[in-house]
Amino acid sequence: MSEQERWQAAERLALVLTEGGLQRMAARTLAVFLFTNTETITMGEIAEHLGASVGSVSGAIKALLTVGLIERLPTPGRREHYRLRDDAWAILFTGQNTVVQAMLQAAETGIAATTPGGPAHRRLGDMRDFYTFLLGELPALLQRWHQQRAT
Amino acid sequence: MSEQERWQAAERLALVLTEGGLQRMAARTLAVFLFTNTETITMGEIAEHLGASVGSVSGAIKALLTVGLIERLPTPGRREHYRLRDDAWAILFTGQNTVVQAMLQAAETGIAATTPGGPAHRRLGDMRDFYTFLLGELPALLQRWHQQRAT
DNA sequence: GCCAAAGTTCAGAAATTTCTGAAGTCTCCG
DNA sequence: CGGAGACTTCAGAAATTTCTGAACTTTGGC
Repeated sequence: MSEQERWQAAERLALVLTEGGLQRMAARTLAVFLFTNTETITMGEIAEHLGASVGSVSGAIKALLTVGLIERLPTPGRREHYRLRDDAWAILFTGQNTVVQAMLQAAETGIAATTPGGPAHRRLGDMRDFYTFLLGELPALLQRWHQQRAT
Repeated sequence: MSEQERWQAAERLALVLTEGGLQRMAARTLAVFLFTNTETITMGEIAEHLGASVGSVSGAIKALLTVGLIERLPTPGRREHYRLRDDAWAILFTGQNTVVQAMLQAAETGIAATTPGGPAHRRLGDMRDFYTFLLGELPALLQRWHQQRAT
């Protein structure tokens, strides 16, 4: 349980997050939020920790704020403090919703641009059916999560 | 419903797929599979259609085969024929499973590398809980899809 | 108000990903 | 077998993404 091990684990997590679609710096920053043993953290601390420029960390923080994974705290002292939001993981997953919607939209555009009865039309119909189903299920799934969590 | 419109819609879909994590060429290739008005298609046709080299199409096909989105058909004539798999969308979604597993694994590694009672340990515990929940729900969700589809 | 610390932005450098073209391999037909 | 067409692979070019460093802006204390 050495320091070294801990930050190795953090970097490994960052890698997984990157594959999951986050930008590299945002992923590494998020990992710092997870693994740092204080309640809140400042930008300078993150930059020092990652050995990165404050510029890139600023960008990463902005991205994470936009997605809603972290929040800026009512600033106590001089510098801004940030922390991971409680429901960060649910939020990250919810982001999938917009991807699903985009897929559904794309399928419908395709259906409209395709002659009925042809193979393309049928395939796009299948696609629409699946994403319509998914779009219906995801909210219920998150609701089940919140329910379970409340206990 | 002109040809032009149709392929515009295809390229737009490719863009969405790219944002969803597919490589650019694989995404464009998949779009061709969706929008082409024949049951099967050959590599040369795809390359010509996309105005891309057969080399890149070969790579894209390989990737799509690996993920399981398309299949090589028992070759009728000389060239290989491919087609989109019936359950392509479910397969694409199932791929999320491995991402979820990787996240869960990363969380558990982090928990092991972190001192119990500290904020980091707690945060990683939350993360593990969420992804454990998700990993439990996804199979059931897909099962519901297959059930609904059977009707 | 003025200063200093903290944060933001952005142009260009660096790193990474992606694509092509050409050489190599495989397969099937004659 | 030999040849031709189809496919694969891979080194290097092209395009894109990502990061840095420095100039600029904002904020809060004095």
